[in-house]
Amino acid sequence: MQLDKVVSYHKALADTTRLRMLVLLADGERNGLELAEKLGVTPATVTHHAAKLREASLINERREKNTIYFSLNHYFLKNSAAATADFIYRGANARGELNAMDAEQTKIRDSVIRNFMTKEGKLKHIPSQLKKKLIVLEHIVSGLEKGRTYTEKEINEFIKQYHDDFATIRREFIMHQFMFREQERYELNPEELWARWESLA
Amino acid sequence: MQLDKVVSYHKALADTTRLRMLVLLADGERNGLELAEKLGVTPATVTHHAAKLREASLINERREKNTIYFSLNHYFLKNSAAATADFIYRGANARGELNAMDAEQTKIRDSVIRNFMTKEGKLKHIPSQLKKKLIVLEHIVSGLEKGRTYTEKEINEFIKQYHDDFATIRREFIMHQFMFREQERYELNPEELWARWESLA
DNA sequence: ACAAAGATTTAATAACTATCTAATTAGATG
DNA sequence: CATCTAATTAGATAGTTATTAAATCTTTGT
Repeated sequence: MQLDKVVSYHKALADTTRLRMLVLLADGERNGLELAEKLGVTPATVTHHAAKLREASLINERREKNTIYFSLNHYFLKNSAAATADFIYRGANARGELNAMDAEQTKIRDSVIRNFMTKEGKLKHIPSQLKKKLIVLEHIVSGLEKGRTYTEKEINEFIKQYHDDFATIRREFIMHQFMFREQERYELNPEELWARWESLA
Repeated sequence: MQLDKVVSYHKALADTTRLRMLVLLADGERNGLELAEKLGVTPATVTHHAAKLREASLINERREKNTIYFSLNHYFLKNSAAATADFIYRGANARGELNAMDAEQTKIRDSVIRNFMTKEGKLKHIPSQLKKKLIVLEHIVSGLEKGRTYTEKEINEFIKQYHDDFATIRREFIMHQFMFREQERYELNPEELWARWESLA
């Protein structure tokens, strides 16, 4: 994780209105007008804050007709915090150690792929350990085109190349921020948003 | 933890210069001029940032002659993060659940004291589990007077009422923010700074 | 296809914050 | 006490951010 990411994560949480917003969302999804009313601010203010929270990947959005529903991104909420301490303490180490870590991660990654994928490139089964699951999901999702939108049917077909349980995997793609859905179409998220095992303890 | 605390914690970390400052301190303690030089800012700027970090209890300060040495407060750095998630998720719950938790905590606290203290009020031994250690330390430190300063000798004598290893316990008092040392004298910190097991996972 | 209603976004402004220079305080030392 | 060193305060400025009023975009009824 680089400096800017850490800063924008903390900036996102460094505001009373935004924190109250997250508390409200902990109850379940809400749209902009509802939030504005409960928070005692104008809808425009909610848009502004939503943008900040989105940049830090702390919320998800779902469009239905002309209203946008916000919800918590539990994954980032839990994991970004630990990343800060990592950043501060690891920052003190020499470059060499970081590179050694990168090498180590590549090794782990390769071994996970080798273990969970057949020679023909099929997924044997979905790993249950989060770390391994993320590696496999990233591997699969890399087969999709950046910037292009897909119908649900297309996505299902694509996933079936790897595994029959396309519903589960499609859901995991969304949950871990590899893709997002908008107006019934699916699209890859920018890579910086992808949930990566490197950021886990 | 209340809203303001959470906000000021994140505000403290929501700035590039302050984060770089913490990274430098991860290497060991530094005074203001050193920090200014390494960061490429004026001493005045360092003072400004130190104030923000101090408010969030992320650093400690020690005066020697006329120079002030800053160091990391490892405890808060590690534990404040988890508190944020707690705040967001717990905030959504009803009051009742919080009170139930308070009751539960009191029960645990009493049982720990009963287990580690003799009938005569001596400490059998220092708990190794952080949670339990904090409970015991808070129990002991409560015997000191707020606002009064103590010499090291006085502190040692006081601790010996409970346990022979006064050196270790004195160090723990500082480490967990129950007390601070200034010009060879010891004094209680305000209670809000005390490291408390309730804030642990 | 058009107007009204509903929901969100843009543009302007007011409040805040990081940074610097200059002046001041506090402690140590000859 | 004069001087040196380190840190803080005050005042000024530039850049950033929270908030709102007005404009834009979406859906729906006619």
